[in-house]
Amino acid sequence: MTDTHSDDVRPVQPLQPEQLGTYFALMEAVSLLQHQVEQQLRAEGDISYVQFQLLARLAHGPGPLTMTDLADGVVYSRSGLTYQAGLLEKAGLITRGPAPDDDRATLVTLTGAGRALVARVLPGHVEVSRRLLFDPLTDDDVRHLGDIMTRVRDHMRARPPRSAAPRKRQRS
Amino acid sequence: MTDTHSDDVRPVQPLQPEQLGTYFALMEAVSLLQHQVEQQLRAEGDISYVQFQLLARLAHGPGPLTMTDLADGVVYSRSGLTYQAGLLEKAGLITRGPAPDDDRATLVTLTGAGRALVARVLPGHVEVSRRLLFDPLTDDDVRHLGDIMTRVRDHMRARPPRSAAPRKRQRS
DNA sequence: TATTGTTATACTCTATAACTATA
DNA sequence: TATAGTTATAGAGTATAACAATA
Repeated sequence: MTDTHSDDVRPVQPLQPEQLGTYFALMEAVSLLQHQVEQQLRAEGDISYVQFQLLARLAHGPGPLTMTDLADGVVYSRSGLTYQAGLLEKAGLITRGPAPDDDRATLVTLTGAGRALVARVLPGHVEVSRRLLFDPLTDDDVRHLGDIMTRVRDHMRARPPRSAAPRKRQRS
Repeated sequence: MTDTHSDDVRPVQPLQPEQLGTYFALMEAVSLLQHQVEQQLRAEGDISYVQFQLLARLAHGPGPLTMTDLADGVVYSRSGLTYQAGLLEKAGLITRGPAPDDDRATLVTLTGAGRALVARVLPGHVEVSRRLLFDPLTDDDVRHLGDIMTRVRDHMRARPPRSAAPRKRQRS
């Protein structure tokens, strides 16, 4: 009954207790952090964390994004993004327009108000994360944590093909 | 001894770019992980992650918990917990009964079915976290991550008085 | 045929406030 | 008065499927 997986170099090791503890600590800490962050964003900008992510992604990048590119990793269904984009557009934070090179696509552009909102909310956002996340950490901790989570994120993003893509039955 | 740094003696430092990158990498990685984990729990046990947390907390501990203790850090409003407990009880996974030492409290007990469900779902859960979170990490990474997140979690849990306690601010 | 995006709809979940009962 | 829990209800958010238009 030894289920030795051959697709992995490691020995069987179903996950050491230490790993399970690490996993739960990670999930709980981030859950608490998320909750506080949501409070701050709602209080100071009247937006959700998802909406902040979408705006921040637009503010950080060089220009407009298509709906699909914008959704990537933030919203996990097409309709979910359309819903959020509708709210943001109604609030005057983004605009949606046609894409020159692909008539199917919609280009999402950050408005001045949208950019201003990000700028207005970011300091408090940063302050919350500093107080709750970084305060108990040394500089070395932060470096290591950044390195670890970047690797994990890239690892996860590499696995599924596309976030908003529906599961399609296609024989390769 | 939770704070390695002195209280607020730091210079202003609005948060270095490296910290901001670390923060976003953390949030995005955990968001992706959460989504995959929810899929697994829904598929194999037809429960949400919140419900899994409540069951796991009961399964891990030595006995029944009061509603408030059960909610701590998982659900952030009393009614939210009552709602989830109602679902779990209706599904036969927990029972609710009176508490001997405090007639206001409700003791939540895991049923056999509840314990069995946790046992049935845990392997797949562990497998997902192993594949998505631990695969790209070395043993040293895991150790450091566990240490970091434990410290962060304890730091955050120390701040608010009680999770399910409503914010009572007496305004005249 | 596949992909991009929207709409309609049903559903889950959360939070606020009012309420009861006990400490 | 404060705390533990429930209820009612409203609102936000998500996912599925059907749809139209374009590649």
